[in-house]
This record gives sequence, structure tokens and C-alpha cells, in this order.
Amino acid sequence: MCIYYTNNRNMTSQSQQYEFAALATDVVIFTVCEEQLHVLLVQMNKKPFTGMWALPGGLVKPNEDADTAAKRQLLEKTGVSNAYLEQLYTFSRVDRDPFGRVVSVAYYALLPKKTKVATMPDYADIQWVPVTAVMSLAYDHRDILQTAIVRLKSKLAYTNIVYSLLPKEFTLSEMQSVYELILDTVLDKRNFRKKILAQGMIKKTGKKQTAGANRPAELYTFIKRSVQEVAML
Amino acid sequence: MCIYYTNNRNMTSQSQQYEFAALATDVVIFTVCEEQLHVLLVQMNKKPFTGMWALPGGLVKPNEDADTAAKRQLLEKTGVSNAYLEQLYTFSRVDRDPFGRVVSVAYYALLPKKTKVATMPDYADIQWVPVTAVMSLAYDHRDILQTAIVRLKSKLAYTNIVYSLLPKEFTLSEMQSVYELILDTVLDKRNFRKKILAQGMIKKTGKKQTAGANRPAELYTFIKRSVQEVAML
DNA sequence: ATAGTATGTGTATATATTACACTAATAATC
DNA sequence: GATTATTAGTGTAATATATACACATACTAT
Repeated sequence: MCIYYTNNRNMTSQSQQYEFAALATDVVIFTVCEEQLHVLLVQMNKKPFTGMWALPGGLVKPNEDADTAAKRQLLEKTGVSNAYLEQLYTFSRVDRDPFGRVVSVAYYALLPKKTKVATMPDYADIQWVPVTAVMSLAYDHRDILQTAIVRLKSKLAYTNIVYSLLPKEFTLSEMQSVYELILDTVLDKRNFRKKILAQGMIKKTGKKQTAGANRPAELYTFIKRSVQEVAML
Repeated sequence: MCIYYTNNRNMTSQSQQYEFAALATDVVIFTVCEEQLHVLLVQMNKKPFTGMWALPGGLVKPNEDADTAAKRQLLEKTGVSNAYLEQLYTFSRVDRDPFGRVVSVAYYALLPKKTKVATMPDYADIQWVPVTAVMSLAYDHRDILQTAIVRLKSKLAYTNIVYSLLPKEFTLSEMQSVYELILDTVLDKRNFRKKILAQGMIKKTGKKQTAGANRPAELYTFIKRSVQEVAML
């Protein structure tokens, strides 16, 4: 790494115009609601993507690392600062941005429910969209989204990150439903409960779900809300 | 992403000096030999890291994406062009390079055996080093190596990438030994063979290992040399 | 011929996964 | 207040998977 770098120590981009790329982050923000996996999209109001939808994102600032920039994006768009956020993949196709060389460090975030999002002045619109309803997106954001969905599926199966998609207190049916939606499977209720409870990662709160014209469900909570590598399914 | 970008369309780095980072790749190149996991390191001959060891890497060229740059690094350092190569993580700490803002997209590669490496004119030395013997490294390369080791361990366990660390034809003892070394476990020979053979991913070649003052081992080969997600252990 | 060394193999036990159907608790309706 | 509709909650038997464990085999070197 050093060798190329020292050959180009003056950091102007005049003669070596593309040696230095613009660095951006794009964040795939997921949530589950109404029995569907949703992703937060913004509608662009700048050429050449006017009217098109894209993932929220932006350039990394001089004093930021990519993690910080992604966290900032998440906060600006959702007001949430403590969500699960993980680096996904870096997309660097030379022609991925029509304006020039922009490399994007993509992240994905998981929110416990459809957070109310304020329309930003910089965008035409901002909305939660069911992932099944997402059509074409600006840039290579379709690829980024696809990569995020694959990652989410695999992480759900072998870690406990489901906690980040659930509210603090939740029912076992809600939890099972999250797995079924995202993994696109049907699970046996008794076997699911047996397995999840055997993990020892959740406990009863003692409380029960209030509303509902049927038997009220026990509310559970995660003992630790931190990521652990465990075969959940 | 678009909003910031369009505000800074002129791609000179004069006024917004660090908005545009230098983009580099560093490659953690692994191989197994002499019953140890080895990593390829280069010794630097430029200040301020003169004499220090580092991961092979370099700046991404204008017409390259990060994958291409990593592949080139691997080829330049080892002469190998068909190894397993996977993006690992992007390291972007603001002060990770003493010369300025350099963001590194790290990769890791797996080679079937200790490939002979030619000393490069740009480096003081280049060597295979057992990972247990690696002390401090230049930049944040210690972190990168650590991240790569963690990734390698987990990928070994739930995919078949072990094929990329083995020669075309190999014995079951060799294969078991790779798992034992990297995962730092002891495995039961009969159970290991039962499980691996049950996967149906390898087959006998019919040939036997020649040399050795003992019973010659059957040689096996992978039916497909491509990555599949399978619980191997 | 013998000694040394790594290869190759099977079975019994324990654990984990799967398949499967009814009762319980509540709200809404009559 | 009895009935209906709806989701919650529970156990067992069968199958599949994982584990623990010891000796005969095929070769080289002496």
C-alpha cells in the first residue's frame, strides 16, 4: 500500500484525477411491520435520478470514519441512534455513479418498528417500502439492497439479532412471525418455542399483551440485547 | 448520497481537501503449511514504517474497482490468479495512515500451499509468517489480520471453502488437519470422515499417496470447487 | 522377519429435530 | 350469560444426527 501512496503524496487530484475517490455510505434500513419486511427509501430530486428512489446515504465527512457517517445517516433519516448497524459491503464499480468516482461503504440497520420519518428538505419524499415492492433504484442500490437481504437472512439464522427487530417486550408469536417473514418459511409453533426457550436468551416479563379479542399472550424480553453467534433456527 | 455529492461536483480536492479519500486495498493472504496457518507479509522500506511488516496492498487505480485491485495485488505478490478471494471489511479510521486520508478495502485470499514468492523491488522483504508469530504490523494491519482470522474460522465451519486451502488431490488426514489447525480443535477421525463423506462433496480419485513409511492414504478430490453454504463441522 | 507409523473402519449411546392436535383465555355477539 | 371466533399455549413419539470409543491394515525402514 505504501509504495503507491508515497509516489503520490501531494493530495491534489489534478493529474491523478481519479486516484482519489469520493467516499460515501449508503444505509439499508430495515424494519418489520404489517407482516412484511420494509426498507427505508428516499426519492431523489436531483438529476439524473429525479423522481427515482434510492437508499439513504451521503458522502463521508473529512473527520468521520465510515461507521460514524452511517450512524449519522441513520440518525438524520430516522431520529434513531441506538439501532443495530453493521457494515455490509463496499461497492466500488468504476461507473456506479454517473458523476464520477464514488465508492460506497454500505451498511444495514435494523429497527424494531416503523419509525415515523420526517420528510427531508433534500429529498422529494422518504418512505418505508415493503422489500417485495421495490422496483428499480438509483445507482447500484438494487445490488446493495439485494446483498443486505441475503446478509440479513443468514444473520437471522445463526445469531440472535432478531432482538433488534423486536420491541423491548414481545410475544413469541411476534418473534416467530419475524423469522417466517424474513426467511420465507413456515415454522411449527411448538418446535419454535421449544428451541427458542432452550437458548435461554429470553425470559418472561410476567406481563401479558393487553389488547386483542382472544387469549392474551405472555410478553417476553431479551436478557441481553447484544449480538451472539447462536444457531437460532 | 446524491445531495452531498452534487454540492461538491468539481472533483478537485483543493477546498474540500479530505472529502476525497485515497482508496487502497490490503489483502490477507493465508495458506496452511507445516501444520500452521501462515499469512503473507511484506517488509516496508519507506518511512515512517521502515523495517516494519505489513499486509500486501496498494492504491486502487483509476480504472479499477476494489475487487480488481485486490486480485492484482494477489497476482503481483504470489503469481496466483485463481485463488479464493473475498472482500473482508473496509477500514476507514481517519488517522489510520500517517500520510493522510486513506481508506482500505481489505480482502482475504486462501492458497492451497505455500507459494514461492519473489521478493519485490518495492519491499525490503516478503515472507510467509505463521499467524501465531505475527507481532505488530504497520498501519491498522493488526486489526485487519485479526478480522480476517475470525472470518476464516467462521467460514470454514459453515461453508466448504476448505477446498481452497487444499491441493487438487488430498488425503482425509490432510483435510482434517486443516480444520484442526485453524479452528484450534481436536477432531475424532472416524466422526470427521463420516460427516465429510456424508456431505457428498468429495470423491476418491482411486490414486493413493505415494511417499511415506506407512500405509498409503487414499487421495480425494472436491467434486465442485465452488463455495457452498454447508455446515461442515 | 520385525518394528514403527499413519491409514482406515463400525457400533452403541446420547442428543437434537421433526411431526403432529387439542385445550385455554380472552373479546365480541347474540 | 351463553355462544362464537380467535389466537395462545402445551407434550410425546419417531427419526435423524452427533458423539464416544479401539483395533486391524498397509506400507517403509531396519
